Amino acid sequence: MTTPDKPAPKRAAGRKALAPWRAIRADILSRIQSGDWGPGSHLPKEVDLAASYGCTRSTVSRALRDLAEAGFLERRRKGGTRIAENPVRKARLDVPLLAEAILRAGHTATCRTLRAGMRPLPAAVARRLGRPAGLPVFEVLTLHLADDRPHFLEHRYIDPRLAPGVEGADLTASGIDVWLLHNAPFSRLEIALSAVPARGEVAEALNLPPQSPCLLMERASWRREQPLGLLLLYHAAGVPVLAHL
Amino acid sequence: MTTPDKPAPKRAAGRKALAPWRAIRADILSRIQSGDWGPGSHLPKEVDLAASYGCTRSTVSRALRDLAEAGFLERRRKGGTRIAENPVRKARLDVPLLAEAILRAGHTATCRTLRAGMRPLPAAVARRLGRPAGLPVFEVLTLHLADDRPHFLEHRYIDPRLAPGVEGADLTASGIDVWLLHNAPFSRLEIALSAVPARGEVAEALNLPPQSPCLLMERASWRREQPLGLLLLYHAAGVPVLAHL
DNA sequence: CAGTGGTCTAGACCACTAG
DNA sequence: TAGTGGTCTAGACCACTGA
Repeated sequence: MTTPDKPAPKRAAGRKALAPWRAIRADILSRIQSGDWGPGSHLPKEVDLAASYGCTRSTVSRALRDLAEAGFLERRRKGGTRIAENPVRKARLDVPLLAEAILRAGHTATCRTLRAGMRPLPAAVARRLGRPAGLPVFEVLTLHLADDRPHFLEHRYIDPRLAPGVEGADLTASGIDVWLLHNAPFSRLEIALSAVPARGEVAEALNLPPQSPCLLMERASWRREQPLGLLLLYHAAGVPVLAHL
Repeated sequence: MTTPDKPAPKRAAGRKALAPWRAIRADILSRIQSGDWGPGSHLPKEVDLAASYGCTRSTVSRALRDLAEAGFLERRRKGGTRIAENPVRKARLDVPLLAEAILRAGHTATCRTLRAGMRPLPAAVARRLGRPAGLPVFEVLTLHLADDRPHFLEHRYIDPRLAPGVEGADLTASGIDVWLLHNAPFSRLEIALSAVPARGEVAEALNLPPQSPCLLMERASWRREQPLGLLLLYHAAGVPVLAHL
């Protein structure tokens, strides 16, 4: 882009020859952040931007789409492109396998199944999943250890009809999450984070004084439009969950 | 796609006429989730997929790129495309303006500035930001209320050199976050979530019993590659942060 | 070094929606 | 209803990387 007719040395010399659409994205982003374009203001339409950058509309479109997905821009068919008023910025939250999260932190990951078996779905969980209470579900309580010290506690309720065979899953080699990944992958995931006091078996398993703060991550998952199960994941206080923009 | 030579009625009749690349994405995803393609296995190369779907490589590419960004696939130039072994699924975490988060929940949003002024950067914050302790920074402590009840406590440290004019910002009309959005937008954001006990002024401001669990969201932001500031956001226990896949 | 994905072009049709 | 973005095609060159 920006080159007239010669073969173009693919980008003078400078850095690492950013791909054109990335360069355009960076340019527009810098204009937004420098204040050239304030929140709510309109950008030129794609065709005009393409002309000014000396490339095709597709290339500009790629850059704008990316910025829109990141939450910086809002686009509408006839309304054009504008700087987002309320930047509901979209941060990315990594959701790794449980053992992997520990390994990444540089620890040895092991886990111990504390309890596993069928039981009627508790009312509180039923409400969260939109399932009738009392439904027979498979429950697993697993303690994950980092370097042999309690790291987090995994408490799952799984609908066996959507995960045929869970009851016989081998939980000695790896966590139930690995089994689920291979045998009953979810298609939708909803995550809620909150802080709760450690109580009863949670406090005991994590070796925390009762009432001490615990980070609770609730993950409700769906499979084929149906509620597959609920995961309650308790982190000892202070273990952070990371996201980035 | 999948149409031979006739003009094509743009997609039989069924639903809402999904765009071709979306249809392809859905098809591949369903094949992954039905177990046709297990974790680690290879997908056909783009050209072959394009042929089998009866469309161009670009269209297939669009679908595969999207799945790769979502964490379902891993792609390499000569290595081809394969089902992700460890699906570090990427969930989206909404990061709205503070007042907006309250409004969305259907409450009236107001805020009260408890403290604002210059002070030396505390050591703990300095470490988190990679800045020398003692650096003069602007500190703001704001209580956000939902229907006049304490909802969350916002504690900010801002480097005034990267946000010229903060010291004189009008904090009566709207929160400091709105001011920052217009005057010193960040370019990078790192979020960490943890559970902490409510202590001192945090407990007092949120009207919580001391030591009760609090959800702490730390947001470190950068501007032009430099640390702009740190936000410590305390939610009363139980207020959830939502993400989705 | 050869194969695969990454990206760009030039052009086209279409869907949504603001005015 | 007209203007804008959303998407597709057909083809091309190039960058990265596995064998």
